[in-house]
Amino acid sequence: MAKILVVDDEPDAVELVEFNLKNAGFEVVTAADGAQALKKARAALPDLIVLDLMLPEVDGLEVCKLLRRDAATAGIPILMLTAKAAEIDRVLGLELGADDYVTKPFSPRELTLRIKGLLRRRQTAEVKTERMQFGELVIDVPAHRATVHGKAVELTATEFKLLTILAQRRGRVQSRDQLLKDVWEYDNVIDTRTVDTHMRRLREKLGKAAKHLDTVRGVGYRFVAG
Amino acid sequence: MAKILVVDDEPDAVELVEFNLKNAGFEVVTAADGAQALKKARAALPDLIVLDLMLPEVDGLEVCKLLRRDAATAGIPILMLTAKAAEIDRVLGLELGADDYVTKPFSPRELTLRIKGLLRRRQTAEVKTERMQFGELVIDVPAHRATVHGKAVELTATEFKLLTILAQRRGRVQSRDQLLKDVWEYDNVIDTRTVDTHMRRLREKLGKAAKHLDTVRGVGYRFVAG
DNA sequence: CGCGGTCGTCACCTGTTTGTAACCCAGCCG
DNA sequence: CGGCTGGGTTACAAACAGGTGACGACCGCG
Repeated sequence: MAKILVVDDEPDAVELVEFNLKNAGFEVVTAADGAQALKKARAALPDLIVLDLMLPEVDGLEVCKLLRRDAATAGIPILMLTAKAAEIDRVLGLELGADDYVTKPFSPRELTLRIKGLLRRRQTAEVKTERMQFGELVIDVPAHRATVHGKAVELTATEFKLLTILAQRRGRVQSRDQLLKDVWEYDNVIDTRTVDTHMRRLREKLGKAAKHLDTVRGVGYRFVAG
Repeated sequence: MAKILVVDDEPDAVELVEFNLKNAGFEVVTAADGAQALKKARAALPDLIVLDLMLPEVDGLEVCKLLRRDAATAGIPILMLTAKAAEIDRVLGLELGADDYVTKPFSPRELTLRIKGLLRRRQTAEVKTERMQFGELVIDVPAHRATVHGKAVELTATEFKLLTILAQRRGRVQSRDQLLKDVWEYDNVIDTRTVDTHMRRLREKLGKAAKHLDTVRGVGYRFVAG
């Protein structure tokens, strides 16, 4: 199930949200201030972040901006919590890259629904693609074939799976652990350079199209569409 | 190109969808309410219907049901538009026969992708499979006969079935498990080299025409038309 | 019962794939 | 500037997957 980072400075609020989300089957990570939020977001790479607008020291808007600026977290959807009903804050939040917002006080049910909606939007957007095209690079999943400029690229089964998963989650960084879990179906992983080696082989075979494969230092890899 | 019927009571929404679909190369017919939708669906026999869930008088679900009941329109794929994410469950749960859904607000790109996906699925599903020709190779299913350059190739029942299924799903890789299920009608399979052996025999008998049979290492086999 | 044909399974072999280790370089820190 | 961390690069042995040849079981038939 999805992992969600909840950021709020009031312990009561955190507890309420956490309780409800866990009840709804989500895995929950929490943070009490901006600095912690950034750190945990980077470390845990959650599927979604619930972010209170009013935070001590670094406020929610700032956190939002920073999350968006960091390559590792730029793609994670953010749901803003705000106590003020003022339109301005909402607009600002959305402009800064928040994907949705809920005003306090909120019903737990509504929050859960919003979160599910955000996750579903993302999921259906990524999973339903059988054939993906990014400029010169085409990935045809059912045919199990990748082409660059119309010319077939001979990929091994593992390379193809790695490329497909990265492309399906384009824009979001995938940690090595995540990739080992999803591509290799390893459960408990220690440390390995396996992913790196395969990325290299993939890049080699893709040639110029390897520009879609970004390394995010200290975190993992990311597929960029542009 | 495909003809699409767009049903929505809001002129703005219709216009937006119409514009984008025409841009994508589709022919577009529109209807503003349920009664009109039924009439136009019967008259124009579109390849796909985009149907808003919220319609005045007869609502989308009702239209959906009626379209399914009428033999003339029963087979047309329907893509539901819904404003509320919460209603998705209702649409799918009631099994009214909608084939896919998109929640408002949607990105035009997403809608177009979904439509293309539905049309492709349908197309591959209803490919005429009675007689197939790929260059020198002809597969005549009712006659249970395959010829290369007009000369009959003596295939056994299993070989013929294997060839037919691969050819019907040309372009898509079929795993060994899949083939065992569909050709051999095995339910639970452990490990077997049966498929490999039969592929070998098939290739032997087909001679030069065996070039259509691709091995995808680590995955399965694929029939290529070209 | 013997025969020819079909079919599933094995064992063997070969080229490919893959995980890992070792080494090296680049960016980041003080 | 110099050490350190993390990833790129190279190399290699082991594992693997699929092609191939062979064999025995089975079945229908004369």
